[in-house]
Amino acid sequence: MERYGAPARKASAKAGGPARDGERQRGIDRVIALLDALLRHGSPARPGEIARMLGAPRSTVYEIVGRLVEAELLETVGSEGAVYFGRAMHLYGHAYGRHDAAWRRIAEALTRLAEDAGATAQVCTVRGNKYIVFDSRDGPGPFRITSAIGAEVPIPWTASGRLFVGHMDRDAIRRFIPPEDFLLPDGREIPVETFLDEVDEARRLGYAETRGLADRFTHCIAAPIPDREGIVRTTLCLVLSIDVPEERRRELIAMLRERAAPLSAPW
Amino acid sequence: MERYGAPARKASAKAGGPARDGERQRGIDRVIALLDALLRHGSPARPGEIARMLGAPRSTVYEIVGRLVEAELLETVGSEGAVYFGRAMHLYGHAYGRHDAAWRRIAEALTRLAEDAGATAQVCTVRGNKYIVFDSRDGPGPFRITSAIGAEVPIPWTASGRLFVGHMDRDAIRRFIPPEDFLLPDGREIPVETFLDEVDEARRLGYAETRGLADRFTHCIAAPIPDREGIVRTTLCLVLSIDVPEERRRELIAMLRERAAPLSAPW
DNA sequence: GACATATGTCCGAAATATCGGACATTGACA
DNA sequence: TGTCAATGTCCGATATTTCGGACATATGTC
Repeated sequence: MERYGAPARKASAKAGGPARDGERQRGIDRVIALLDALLRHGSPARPGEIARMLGAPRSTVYEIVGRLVEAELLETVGSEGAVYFGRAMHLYGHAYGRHDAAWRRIAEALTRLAEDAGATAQVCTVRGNKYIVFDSRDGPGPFRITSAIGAEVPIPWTASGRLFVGHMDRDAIRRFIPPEDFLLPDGREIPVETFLDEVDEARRLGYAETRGLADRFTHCIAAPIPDREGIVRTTLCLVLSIDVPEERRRELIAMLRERAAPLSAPW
Repeated sequence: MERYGAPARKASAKAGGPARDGERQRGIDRVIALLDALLRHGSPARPGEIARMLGAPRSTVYEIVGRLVEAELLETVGSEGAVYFGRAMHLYGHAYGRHDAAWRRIAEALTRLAEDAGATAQVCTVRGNKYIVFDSRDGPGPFRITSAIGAEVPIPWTASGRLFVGHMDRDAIRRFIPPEDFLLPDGREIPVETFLDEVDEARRLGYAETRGLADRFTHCIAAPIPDREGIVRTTLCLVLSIDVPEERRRELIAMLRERAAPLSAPW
């Protein structure tokens, strides 16, 4: 039995795709796109700016923003008319956290992992064709490597990314990841074939590692949390300083895999 | 200059009021009402149930729910078609937490307060004419008095409630709080005049206290965090076991007021 | 001072989303 | 087995909402 009628809107086939402009769009879709754009933007924006981001008419954006502010899904920030997420989002976010059973188990494991490993631990996930940090617990010590929760990062820049595409064949992966995402922030380029080999290796080993990739000072390790169908959409990660000795790293990899394994069990 | 055109929708004058049914409503308004209803409900609900809660046509609700699930603002829970808040809400909630400067200071103070007081500390706020816990840090020890974040509670049941209405005169308060809210969960009734006197006292003292009110075993103390206009919409609270000795309570009241005071400073 | 580029507001027209109602299923209960 | 109340889906009509464009102001640059 198929669930719900969401009648396959013509705009963007996959979630997150930019709305085609020039066409009249429904209010709900505008709201969804607006929230998404604000998250990508990562900081408050004014209605005019939002309109540009969405490719939407300003008049419409003003109308919708006003309504969302009234409902506290957004709130105005500063005196310049900029808006960002509002109080209601805090409550809805908490409600999600309390009731998603799978997520609750993962969140608990995350806290324990950060403590026991003495390092920053993160839960990562895919959104569209990008990687995002879904939640994070800072480790102790001076290495406070905090990537912003929700910020999108190209898949090839990350250890988790090597796990996310493990269920696709090489061609599918090539089609899935935009070519520009193989360009690292410092200008280096990851050869696509190298990346594909690393994906294979990660699948074989059951975990992934990257050294000094997205930035030069971190060593990341990631373990998969496959869903019911065996597809990896979520990972548990540790962000280590690059000078953590080999032996300690091996211990941590073992710990990470141990903690990740039971999280995928029944559901 | 007035901000934004939100043209004073005829439906509910104040936030949270139940939408008048029988009239065609805009999708955005349905979404807002739906999220609000889900939060009140406090657990997953099926589309039919939601339609009943909203007084909305089932066909509309199915359509909207489908779209929201697709956007991950909602997610299906279990195999019966029930839905609740989804992953995106977690991200939006986090984004709110990072960027609302006032809230960030309060959240930090909250964490420290819970640690230093060795008790459950909460930030409370008003939503419509009800009290809600906005965030909470559990104290150590066995007394894990966790009221659900976001759940609405009648104002007279709470210490914070006595601060929230401090800016209104007695008549306004009588009009603001629905009569049934003076009935406690165990059947006792708070005389309205008694409550009004306690509001006066709380305003005079600069804090509020309740003993064994909403439940028989807790002593709550609340300190105001007034906004720019001096209106108290937010409070910092401690939830104590009712047998905490008098002297310790006085210390904690002093601590609570000390921590709350600087949070209202500039904005 | 003139120019370019913002913001916030308002309006009428036209495309369309919401709605009511109908349908086939399913499950509970007696 | 028959009754009753659900669920999930589909459809056409019409009351609405989105949209484009225009306006008055504000800000910054040359």
